[in-house]
This record gives sequence, structure tokens and C-alpha cells, in this order.
Amino acid sequence: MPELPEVEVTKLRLAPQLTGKQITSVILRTAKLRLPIPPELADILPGLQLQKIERRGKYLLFGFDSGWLVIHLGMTGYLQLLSTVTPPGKHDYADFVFADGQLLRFHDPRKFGTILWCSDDPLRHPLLAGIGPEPLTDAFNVDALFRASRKRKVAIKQFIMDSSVVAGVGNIYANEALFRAHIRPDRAAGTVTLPECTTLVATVRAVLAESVAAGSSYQHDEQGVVYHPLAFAVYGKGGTPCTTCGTSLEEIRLGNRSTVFCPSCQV
DNA sequence: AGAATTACCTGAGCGC
DNA sequence: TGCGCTCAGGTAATTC
Repeated sequence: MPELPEVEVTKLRLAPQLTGKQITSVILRTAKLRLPIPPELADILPGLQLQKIERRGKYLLFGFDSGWLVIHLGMTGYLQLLSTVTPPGKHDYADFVFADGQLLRFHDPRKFGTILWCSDDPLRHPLLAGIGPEPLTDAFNVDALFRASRKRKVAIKQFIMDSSVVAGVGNIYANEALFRAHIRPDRAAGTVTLPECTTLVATVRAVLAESVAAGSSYQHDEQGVVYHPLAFAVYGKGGTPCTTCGTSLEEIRLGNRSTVFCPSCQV
């Protein structure tokens, strides 16, 4: 569920609180995430000072002098920052305790998240090496998108959700970007024209950037998922009138993902 | 190679 | 009240 904006906002929230702080202890409560949490984290991290927090796609990268702590929030993960040590709840699977008493807690009911340790460049880790261009940089551009999509038969929505095509675009923002670009999500990627690719690059950037600026479209925390009521034009709104033309929004499934679009506005 | 499908996991919501 | 079912979806692995 956390997509790029949610991860970016998490980074922005944590960086001022934790940068420069030293980790004193690490508590791991399960190794059974989608990938096992490396148990040696509890030995490696204590004593290290957090230098910086970066993001690549939906991965958070916590930089230390001797390596990187890499965290992916999966579907239901979130990072809670507590000012004091408090008893863990049911799905609190990792605690990172800092010297000033702050506690960074990883919570993930569905266990789709990932925690890794990289002793060298995390961008070369197999899970990150194949990630496509960052959508909010020039690396994501019309030329690259157009070229990569030629002769591809997969639906354009699934195409832009492919992390090797562009980083960090999940189901929610794929729906929103295609609505704004007036492109039907079930079109074969190879049929999307150059002008349409131009528009799509712009709308992908726009929906992500707007969401980051708003502090993400939703927050997933101990209170559950909280959506900004007017944040989405189509996501979760199948059967309701299109905000542009009033036509009933259509809901289909693409690659087993809920897909909503306006059959009138999107061609 | 690319497309399609499945697995991983648990909570919420629903029909009965 | 509770059982069984479906859905939610990021990503990797598997199959065709």
C-alpha cells in the first residue's frame, strides 16, 4: 500500500529526527518476513551513527559509515517513531533504539515488507539493481518510456507499475495518472502514442509530486489507513460519476489488480 | 523475451 | 456469534 509518496514522506518525517543519532540496540521479533530479517543486524547496528536517509523507488535507505539498512514497507508496513521505549504490539517486528531514547519501530501485519543489510552500495543489491528511473527526476522521460513500450502487449497500467520501467508507481497512482492522461488502462502499452507518452510522464510526475507535497494521499499507521477524502479521482470510486463528465466509472481487473477508469474520458 | 499466473500474509468485510 | 469466503496489493518466483 505504501507507494513512492508515502515512502518519501516517511523519509522526510524521520530524517530530521534521526540523522546524526547513534543506535544503541536492535530488537528483532520475527525473521519471517517475505525475506528473513538478517539476525546479524542486532550485532552490526549498535554503536553506528545514522548519516543520512535516502530513498530508491519504495525502498528506504538508512546510511551508516559501514553500510546501509534497507527497509521496504511492502503492503502494510509502517515505521513508527516513539520518544520512549514502549511495549511492542502484535505485529511490531523490529525496534531500532537510539542513544537519545527514541525508538524506530517496524510494524507490518502482512509481513510483505523487507529488511536488509548492505555492507556496500545498496543500489547494487539484486533487489534494487533492476529498478527503473526515479519518476521525479529527468531519468524518467518521454523518450525512455516510449522506446521501452514499443511492441509491448501488456496493458499500459501494468507497464507503468513494472518497477523496471519506472520506480515506485503502485496501483493507486497508476489509476490516477492514467485518468489524468485520458488513457484507458487496458490499452496495450505499445499502442500508446508519443504524445500520449508525453502526457503520461507528466501526469505520473504530477500525481506523485502532489501527493508528496500534501504529505501523501493517505497515512498508514497505528490508527489504520486514513485517506485524504478528495485525494483520488478514480481509485476506489468504481460505479460513481466521473468528476469530469459524470459518466459512471468502470471497474475492471488487470493483472489481478483493481482498476478504475472513465470509459468516456479515457481513450 | 515477454506474458500470465501464483505465492507470500493477515485483517476487514460480507453472506449465511 | 462464528464460520468460510473474497478482497486488499508489492514483489519475486514460476510457468508457459
